[in-house]
Amino acid sequence: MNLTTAEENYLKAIYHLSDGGSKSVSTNDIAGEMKTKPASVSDMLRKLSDKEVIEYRKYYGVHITEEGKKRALQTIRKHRLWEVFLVDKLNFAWDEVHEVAEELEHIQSPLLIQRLDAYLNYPKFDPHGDPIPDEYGDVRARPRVPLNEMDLDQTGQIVAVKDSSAAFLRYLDKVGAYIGARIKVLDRVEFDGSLEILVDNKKNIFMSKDVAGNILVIQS
Amino acid sequence: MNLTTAEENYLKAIYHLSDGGSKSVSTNDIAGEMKTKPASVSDMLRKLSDKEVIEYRKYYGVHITEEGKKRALQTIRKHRLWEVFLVDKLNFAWDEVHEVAEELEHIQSPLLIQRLDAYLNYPKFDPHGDPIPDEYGDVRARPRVPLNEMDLDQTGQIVAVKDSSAAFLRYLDKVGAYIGARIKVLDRVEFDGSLEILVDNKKNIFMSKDVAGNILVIQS
DNA sequence: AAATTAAATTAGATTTAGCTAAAAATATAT
DNA sequence: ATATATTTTTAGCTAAATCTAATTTAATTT
Repeated sequence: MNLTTAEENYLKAIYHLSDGGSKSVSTNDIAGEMKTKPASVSDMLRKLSDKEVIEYRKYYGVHITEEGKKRALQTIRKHRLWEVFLVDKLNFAWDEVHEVAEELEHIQSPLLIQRLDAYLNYPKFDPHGDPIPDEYGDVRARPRVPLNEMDLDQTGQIVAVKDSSAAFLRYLDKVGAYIGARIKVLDRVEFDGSLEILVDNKKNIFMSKDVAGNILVIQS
Repeated sequence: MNLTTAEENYLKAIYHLSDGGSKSVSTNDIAGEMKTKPASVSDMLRKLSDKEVIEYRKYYGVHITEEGKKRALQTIRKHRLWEVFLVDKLNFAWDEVHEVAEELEHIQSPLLIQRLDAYLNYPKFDPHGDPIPDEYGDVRARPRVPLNEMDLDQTGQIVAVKDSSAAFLRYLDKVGAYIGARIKVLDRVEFDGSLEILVDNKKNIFMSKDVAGNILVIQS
């Protein structure tokens, strides 16, 4: 059974909102994510349910099925491979690629994706640091390293913190080192191990080795 | 005014059927080309006429407007650039690319096409030897050279013959050197200037310098 | 437990792109 | 010039994907 472009987009949204299929997702949340109205979502859920990519109990939200997960991961794979292409080959900035990849991901040609993958040298992560599922939908989660263990000039993305006390989070927020921020290690002071970090390609911040040790990063 | 994917495809068909806008085109011919029914074509012609990309007098066929020509050429440009990408970068065979390019040509991103063009080194012809219009829709027709003037290992496509006598055409037909055939110069005998030619990547043929001089080729 | 609020669904329209069948206009042939 | 054939258009229907407005179901509050 084939999915239309709209169905593919809904399925991807459901996959993301459900954290890869673990949670159940509400109609309203999907409407928010898809920038559409709940009424439209209800219609679409019936269709997706007919095609057996979700399990749908009216008024009780949806669960993605194994088949649905596989389909969603294929779409995500295509999206992320195209993002790598746009950044690595066509010199797009990493924050310019999403919209175009959103269109490219719906091109139907398994051969194209296979060849593109090879051409890009089988990348495992997209320009945002998100993992690229393989042909079979397997995803290898990227190892997380404490920020203070990164090499000089290494780039990465903040994905989590070890110490989640309010004080620490408040500090991070203040300096702009939010979860999801793109960072680069600009300098390391040998004396105390403190770091100079570039955040989102625009803001330089300094932090102690201690602080950096509590920030988890995926490298890219 | 933006065109939908379907409208873009109809406009391209009209452009081709009208020989680049010089002839008027009938509803039936469009239906044939688009593999759809004349009734559907009538509907679409009304839409294209509303958007002022064609001039439409009921029962008397259509003419493409200047604006329509520009739009069609942009779509053709995108199609052919993607074909070059697929062949040059992803190692598709030149006869495998059409369907995929048919989808890729509808991706909406001027920046993407600009970057792709640069990445491919501003190609002037697609893998079938057809010219790629520039950003402004200008097309430079490819120069035709007699086959005997081609260099060793050069590839190209047969586009015309100088001598169109029945005997000559019968000979060409017999050896498989039809108009449109892809050829490659494999060897040249210094003694008499005769050539060994690979046709459509599968058949080796030999021909005298005289014969080759009567075959016009575009190089690729 | 009843009333209120929030969330989700249904009913009924709209738009796009297709279809079939019938009607109308144009072209051709006797 | 009338009849026939061909081409084209219109009318009316379907399916996908949206919308608004109304209704129904579930959750929350008092």
